[in-house]
Amino acid sequence: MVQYQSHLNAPFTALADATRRGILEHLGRRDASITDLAGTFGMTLTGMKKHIGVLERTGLVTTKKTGRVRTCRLSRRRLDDVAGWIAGYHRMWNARFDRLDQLVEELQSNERGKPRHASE
Amino acid sequence: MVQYQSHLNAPFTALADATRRGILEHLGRRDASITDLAGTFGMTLTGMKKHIGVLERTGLVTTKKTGRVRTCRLSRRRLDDVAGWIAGYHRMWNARFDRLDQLVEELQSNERGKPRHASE
DNA sequence: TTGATACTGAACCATACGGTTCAGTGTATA
DNA sequence: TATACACTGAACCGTATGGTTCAGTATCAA
Repeated sequence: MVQYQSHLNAPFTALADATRRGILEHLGRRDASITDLAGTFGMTLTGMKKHIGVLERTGLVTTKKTGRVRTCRLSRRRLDDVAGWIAGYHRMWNARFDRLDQLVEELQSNERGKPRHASE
Repeated sequence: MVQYQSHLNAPFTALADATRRGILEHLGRRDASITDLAGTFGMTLTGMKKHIGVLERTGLVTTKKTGRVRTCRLSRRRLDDVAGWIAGYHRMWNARFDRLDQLVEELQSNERGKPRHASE
């Protein structure tokens, strides 16, 4: 039985929501308060606070409260591990299908050079 | 109010589960039946069937039933859109922090050339 | 000091997720 | 023909998610 690493669950889960991806893109342009973001994405403060909580726990966003305003900004944490998984998968995928294509080609060229049987 | 694209939700959600990432890596090595996979990942046939369902609906896996055995294999669908989002985010992230670093540097060099005030 | 603003936390809600059991159906094999 | 095998679907279960409302607390501004 195989046990797989789960440290990628949180970042993938954080990115699985369109609103959260939107928040990250928005914060890439400028810092914003919870109220700003809630307005921009058309939801309650409490709802937005939860999204920010997810992004903060995943390390993708940091926040700082000054007075009554909590300012959210993009964190310096990169998505390198996520990008790394995708890249590794891509490599494996290419190797896999290269091998399959090669196999098909070999079978076809064998087929061409072979006399036909009635049973085939 | 901003509406964001949700076509990336499904692939990110599919990848958010460690078992499903494991299945993809496993299928990268060889095709497998539901029974094989259920054994490998220590869960019931029904549980595994559900994971395969998610991966199949997302287009990451295809299956074919011959006799009583359903064989699962990696699909030719690539994760280009997911990789694309990550790459775009990465670019934006770099631009963002390059600008911030530059700003900090400017402020520091201004500070060095300026006489001190008691209030600072 | 009063009122508006910005957030926070608890509680709730509907739905989805990851898993199970159980009762089938269809297929292979002795 | 009987039995085992591989899967399938429905139903269930506990927990998480994405959102809400409501009732605070703290801070700013007149």
